[in-house]
Amino acid sequence: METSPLALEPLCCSPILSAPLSDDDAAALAHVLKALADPIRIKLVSIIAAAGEGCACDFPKMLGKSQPTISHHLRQLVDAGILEREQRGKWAWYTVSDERLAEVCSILC
Amino acid sequence: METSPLALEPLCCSPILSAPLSDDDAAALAHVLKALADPIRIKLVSIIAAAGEGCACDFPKMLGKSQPTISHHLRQLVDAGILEREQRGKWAWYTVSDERLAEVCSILC
DNA sequence: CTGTCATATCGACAGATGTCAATATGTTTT
DNA sequence: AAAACATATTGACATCTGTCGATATGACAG
Repeated sequence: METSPLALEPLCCSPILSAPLSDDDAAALAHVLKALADPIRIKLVSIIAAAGEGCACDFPKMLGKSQPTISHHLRQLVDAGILEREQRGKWAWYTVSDERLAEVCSILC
Repeated sequence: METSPLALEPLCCSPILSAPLSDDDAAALAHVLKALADPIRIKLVSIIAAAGEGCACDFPKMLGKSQPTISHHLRQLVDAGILEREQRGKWAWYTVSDERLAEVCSILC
């Protein structure tokens, strides 16, 4: 599945609480939430957010998972627009998209 | 799995953005997010939230899913603390836990 | 350009998940 | 108590998902 659009402009307060979501919005929101809904991925996000950024090279050791597994999780988070990837030399660095998280919040609350 | 504890007192602003989550918090948060991370379940939540409450009897027709499937999804949402269930005669009525949604938001943003 | 290192992709597998038909449970009505 | 109806549970199945070893890709150093 490709990056979900969820083209929601800055919203204040709860589409979810005020009107039923369309099929498309429901699918898009489910896609983003699914990317977050895993212990390893949530920890990745919180580690990267807390540090401001994070290098892929550190995560396998930090989380006790293999390099391919970490790469797989990072990809899902990037695909969902939650992380952004930047290549620096041979290392991959990741940052959290605060906008994306805020977008999710704006839909839920 | 049973109802996740996520014993987070009213928080303002982003445990996730300020410090790595513990394993337990990550698991608890993943559990709640996983319950939300499905198109059918997101639609259930938004339908119930928009109307204030909702009767299980209406959902199979509204969502084009069988009664057991709807019942299965409702159970997951209740287990995650996102919906609350009330028996009225032979009908089951559901409401959204605004506190639970706010709790999720408070962790993400 | 060859070797080395970091990351991504592939292939395979076990376990989880969404779905429905069939059945059970529970509530109300007759 | 029996019938009728709403909901939950069970069992079965196909699909999706997390995981890792093996391998491919890409970037730098020599």
